[in-house]
Amino acid sequence: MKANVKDEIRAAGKRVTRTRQAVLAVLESTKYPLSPLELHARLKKQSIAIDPVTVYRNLHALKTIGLVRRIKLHQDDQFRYEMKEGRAHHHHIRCRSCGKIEDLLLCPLKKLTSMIERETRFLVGDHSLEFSGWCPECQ
Amino acid sequence: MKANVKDEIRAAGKRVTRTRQAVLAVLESTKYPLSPLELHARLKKQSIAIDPVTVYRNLHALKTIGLVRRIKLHQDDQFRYEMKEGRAHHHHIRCRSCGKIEDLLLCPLKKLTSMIERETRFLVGDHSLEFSGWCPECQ
DNA sequence: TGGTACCTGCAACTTACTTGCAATAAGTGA
DNA sequence: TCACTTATTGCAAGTAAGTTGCAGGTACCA
Repeated sequence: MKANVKDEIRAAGKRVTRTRQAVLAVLESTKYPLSPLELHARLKKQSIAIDPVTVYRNLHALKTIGLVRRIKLHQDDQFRYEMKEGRAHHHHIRCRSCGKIEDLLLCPLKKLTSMIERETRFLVGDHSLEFSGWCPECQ
Repeated sequence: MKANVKDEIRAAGKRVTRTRQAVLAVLESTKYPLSPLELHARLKKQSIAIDPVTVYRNLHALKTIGLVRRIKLHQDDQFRYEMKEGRAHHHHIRCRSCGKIEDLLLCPLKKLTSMIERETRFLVGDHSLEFSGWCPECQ
């Protein structure tokens, strides 16, 4: 884990505990967003015994600090978390068959915001965009 | 309720019950997607006593028939249902403050599918797009 | 108008997540 | 390095949304 991550945690008045580091290590080594329970399962597989509740609480804390991002995918009944650091605004595509999730690097929507604000008179804060389909293995 | 809706229900081997008609009536009179419990609350307000479980089961049945569409909005922890009939492919915008949901009539994404299929080698089946922000009243 | 099979309501269950509380341990200050 | 404050942890219990089992009720076709 990078030193500046530890500093960010401490700067937020939080502590760099062993369990917190384990949670972060899993997130850092995973390229797609994990649900709290998936993350817990990975820790278990590595024989790291952490209570699921602690995983929930750590993800919440890391989100509050701003180190991780919480997302909810379409037709998915759980929240997912991914590292925020170094990752620009992006979207996801999910396989309907095996559940595999990949990042999409494009975002065609930035210029759309003003059009939508005109149409709806809402003030647009954010958007979520997600594709689903079948990954190469499941086709 | 339109006659062809009743026919569609019967054609699917389902029955046109009083509770099912009440559920459909609420959906037909609402311009934005309702969660099962919101729908149940509306029935209650009209002094129509239907068990929440029955609302869930009816929405499920109507979705199976293809009369309603089930969606899950970003950062929303419940499913929502809307009438499918006569409604083209569309997206939503939701107010972060009061929860108000409106339809968006545009969809800029159709031409994007082939680009994404090239990028990811997924076969794209569908997409979900949603904006959030603040509605005119909450700004 | 009767019988089949769908539908309903109640209770209990599941899943994802949250909260309360006592015990533990990280980090500061001496 | 040690003590002390307080964030953090694990366990148990609680919530909220949604599902399932089952006995009794009812739509609807013959």
